[in-house]
Amino acid sequence: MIQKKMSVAGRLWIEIDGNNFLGSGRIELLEKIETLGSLRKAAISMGLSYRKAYYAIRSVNELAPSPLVELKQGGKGGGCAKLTATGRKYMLAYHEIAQQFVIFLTKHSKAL
Amino acid sequence: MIQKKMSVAGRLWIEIDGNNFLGSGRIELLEKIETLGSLRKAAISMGLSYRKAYYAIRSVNELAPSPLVELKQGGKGGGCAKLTATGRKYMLAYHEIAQQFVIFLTKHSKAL
DNA sequence: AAACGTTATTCCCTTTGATGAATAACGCAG
DNA sequence: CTGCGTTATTCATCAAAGGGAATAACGTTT
Repeated sequence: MIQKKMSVAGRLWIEIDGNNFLGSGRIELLEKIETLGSLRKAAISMGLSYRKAYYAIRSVNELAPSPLVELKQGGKGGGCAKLTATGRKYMLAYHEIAQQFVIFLTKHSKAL
Repeated sequence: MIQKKMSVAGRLWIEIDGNNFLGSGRIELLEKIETLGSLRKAAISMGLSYRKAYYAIRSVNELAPSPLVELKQGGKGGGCAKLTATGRKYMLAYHEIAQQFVIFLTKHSKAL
């Protein structure tokens, strides 16, 4: 095979005041939190260390005008993590853009 | 200022067989090479170490079906670096896509 | 043959990021 | 009031990336 496979690739994220706010990894984390109801379980399910996941969520919550994830410690089950309405809103917004981005990349890959 | 400035940002590159081939940094390096005619000067002008620049060009040349940069050692001036026709071709192709990407990002930033 | 400035390559050190372990804090259930 | 599983935080360690320095190789020019 002489002809090599060439394609256009990229990464996409949302910034707030120039700081990284939401990329694909953090979005996936939000999804897992919604499904599992626990930050620890969400992290493990992604092969992520709890600490990294925790700092990610902390950063997200601090950057945003209002928190995307509500964390509770203690209580039934030891604690829990839940998406807020804001969190679901940004998740949808990101998905929308990401979908357009895939189309963009595919289109320009074919034109190479 | 309560309202924070939110925007969509991203990075774009061309892959060959899944390997990083050309991103914005390498493209800038190609431009400097065309302008300066020297890999060392190009690297320095970007605040890049010569070694990193050299490995980048080496990787680019090895991945591509034919070299993008022609390096010559010895001779008048000690040596030189020149873009090939293939190099100019890919530089233009990348610029085209990058320009569309800027439009894409701007459009979706406004929609946030 | 000597000089010159670049390409080509190796070595070591620093720095940065990531990781795992360990532990405290918390609040409901029983 | 004890147990439980989670959130919250600190610490030491390890791997990977990056940079500077040093040096060889090269071929034209003088």
